[in-house]
Amino acid sequence: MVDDDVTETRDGPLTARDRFDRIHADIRNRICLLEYPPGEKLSEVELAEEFGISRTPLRRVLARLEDEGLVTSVHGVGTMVTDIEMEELAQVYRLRKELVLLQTSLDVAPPDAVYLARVEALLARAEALKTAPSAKAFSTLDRDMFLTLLELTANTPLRTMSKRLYFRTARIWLQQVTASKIDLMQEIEVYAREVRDILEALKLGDLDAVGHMRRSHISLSFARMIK
Amino acid sequence: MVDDDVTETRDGPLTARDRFDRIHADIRNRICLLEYPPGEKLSEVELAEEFGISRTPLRRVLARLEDEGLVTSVHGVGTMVTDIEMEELAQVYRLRKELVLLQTSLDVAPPDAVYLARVEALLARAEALKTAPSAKAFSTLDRDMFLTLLELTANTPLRTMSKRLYFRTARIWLQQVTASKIDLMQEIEVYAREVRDILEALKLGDLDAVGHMRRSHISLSFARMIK
DNA sequence: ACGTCAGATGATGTGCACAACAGGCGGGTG
DNA sequence: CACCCGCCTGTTGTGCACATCATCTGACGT
Repeated sequence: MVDDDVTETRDGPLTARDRFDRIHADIRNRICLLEYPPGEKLSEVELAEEFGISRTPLRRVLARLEDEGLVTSVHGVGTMVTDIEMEELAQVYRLRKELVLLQTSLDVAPPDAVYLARVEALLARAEALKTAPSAKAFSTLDRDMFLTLLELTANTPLRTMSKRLYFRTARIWLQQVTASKIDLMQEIEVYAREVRDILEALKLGDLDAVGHMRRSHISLSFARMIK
Repeated sequence: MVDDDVTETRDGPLTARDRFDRIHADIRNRICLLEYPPGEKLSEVELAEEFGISRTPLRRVLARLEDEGLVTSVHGVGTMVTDIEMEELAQVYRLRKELVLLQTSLDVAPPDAVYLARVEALLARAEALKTAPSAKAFSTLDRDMFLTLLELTANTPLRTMSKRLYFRTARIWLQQVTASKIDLMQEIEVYAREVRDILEALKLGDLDAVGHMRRSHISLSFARMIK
């Protein structure tokens, strides 16, 4: 599991910002893993009780999720998990196709042995999925893979924006799988092959190849999804 | 003046979201125009009084500004306008250089006569600056030019991210000018020439040329800034 | 039977008082 | 004189009560 952008447990007591980031990532993961499917109504009081805080700080989390396009709040109605229009989904994918090239060409930090070992571990998880297929485990793996590859660039703004775009549409693929519109086993096969190819290119230091492989994978993945 | 992302005055009464966007854009402009220079302490109570609201909704605005990297809030200390590290500034510019190419190649909407007339008006403002140089007016013109050219792409996520990046660093250039590290007249001359070239390319329908001209302008502008 | 409207209900948005925290000031002490 | 500790002040963070809004319900009138 990749630590994401949540600050790890530090020595001192948890500050307000730590709680905020933790709860934000938590709810975001629930949305991306479809525990809160599109249209689900999120109750501020219930979530506040669950996290042991008041509505005030929780509303700040929901406000950020709204900025990120994951929920929408309507006065007097409620806070609902957003659905994604077909056109916007296509726009996000077209943009992500371009950004992955930048992730391996802009301010790149060459991978070291430790990094390669981490990617090998991810490959092992991909291989393991073949014998024990699980849509959620696949989704989690894809997220970790994405965050790991994002470390290749040292460009902070590029990292931030790529993350936002990724989490904006990550749940759609999972939704299509659960609706049986995508063959899970086939996707896992393709994915494992892609991870293997990426690892190979990383070992050779050919980051440009990594970018173009990811680009084509995103393109094909999108094509299979809307099929 | 370009309307920006603030919803215009609609028929009904102002909703909460309208107030929020209005105040957000207002404070953001003050920061970008250096009315609140880096390091300035923003008082929540004072701002709340000025806008005639309570601290609660104002804090939501400040939270968003903090997400966008324009301010930082520290518990018990205050909310200060951020300064920009040299390294981060360079990262933003490197990324923006790539994004401007996408703005004229991804989901582009060909400009019509009305659009061309608006760019002509912008060119007129640039020419007018030659006889009445003003750093703030120049800064405002650059913002309007940026937002106008951003309309060339219909890709909403690309628009959103480009905006965030632009407003993240827009004040730095103005800061360098007021510190007399940049020659204002020379910048205005260069800028007017660039707008003229862009307008020419737009009339010819050569959007690719527009992108590359903007890219080189950003590159040169950054080089002059850090000189 | 059907349309209408007042009231109930539950949600988000707002205002306000207090808690938590950091920094500055000043007196006490070795 | 230097250092330390406690108080004071100003700021952000939190909890809570209320305002505002949209939706549903059901009684009423036609």
